[in-house]
Amino acid sequence: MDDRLPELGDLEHEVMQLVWAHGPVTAEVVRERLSRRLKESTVRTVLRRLEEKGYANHTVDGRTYVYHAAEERSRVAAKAVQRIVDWFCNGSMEEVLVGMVDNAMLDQQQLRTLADQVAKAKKARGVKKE
Amino acid sequence: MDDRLPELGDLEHEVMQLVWAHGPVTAEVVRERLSRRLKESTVRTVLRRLEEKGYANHTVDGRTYVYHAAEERSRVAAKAVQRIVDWFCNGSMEEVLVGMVDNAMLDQQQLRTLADQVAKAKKARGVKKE
DNA sequence: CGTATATGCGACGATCTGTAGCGTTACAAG
DNA sequence: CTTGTAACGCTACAGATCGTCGCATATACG
Repeated sequence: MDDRLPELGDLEHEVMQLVWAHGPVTAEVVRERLSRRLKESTVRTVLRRLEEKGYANHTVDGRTYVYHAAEERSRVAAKAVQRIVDWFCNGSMEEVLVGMVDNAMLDQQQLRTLADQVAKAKKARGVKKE
Repeated sequence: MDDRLPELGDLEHEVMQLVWAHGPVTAEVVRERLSRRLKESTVRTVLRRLEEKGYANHTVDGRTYVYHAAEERSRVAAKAVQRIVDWFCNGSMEEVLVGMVDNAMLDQQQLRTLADQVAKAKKARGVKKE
């Protein structure tokens, strides 16, 4: 439950965004949607590495590989944030949030609103889970 | 005001932690406090790179370089988090926080408490700043 | 069974990082 | 002024990543 996902390069990141955005996808689909025009083999290599790194899974449909995100985007982001917090602030999420407010990335009003939304979201999903 | 700080390697990170923890420091001091026993030149190289990357500054005292953190730890952490949020969730801090709650890294109670502490912290420092 | 197509594997160059040797410079003592 | 020494920066080098492919291979399908 504590698997540290390796970091992603720019291209890897762009590909993952596509996987998250457009449900399960094939290498071909990813290739078409990419900003840069790359060779098929390049896209497949990236997809494979993404799978090795634990960001994606694949199922086989006929002779075609269909890639799925292994974890929700928000979950991955949360883990990344957790990592930052541990690394820099010894796990003190508070210190980080203070830094954000300090940096004008966030204000208390916003924070409070977030707390409410989160509470609501949790309740909404708490029904069918846990 | 929007300078993206490059990422840090493990050693670089450990050194920065020392710089943040023990005020301005010299290469020698850093060397002594490091977990691993490294050569002076190694430490100096790391310090120099840290400066190139914008994490530290140095002043000269006699013939000795004294390194200072260029930015507060919490500020750097905040920027790192911001980066994550932009990268993965298109800037939606909310989505990330939801992910954290989902991942049991944080609960609404904690979030609310944080909002209060942050508000208090801001007020406290708002007096002498801005 | 042969052709087309989707895959994996191996590779190459560029960059980043950890780690250090070495030449250089400035200052104090002889 | 010459020289030993401390503190520096520069250059290097090996290992790990990442972006990018070319190419050998496997496998439906006609």
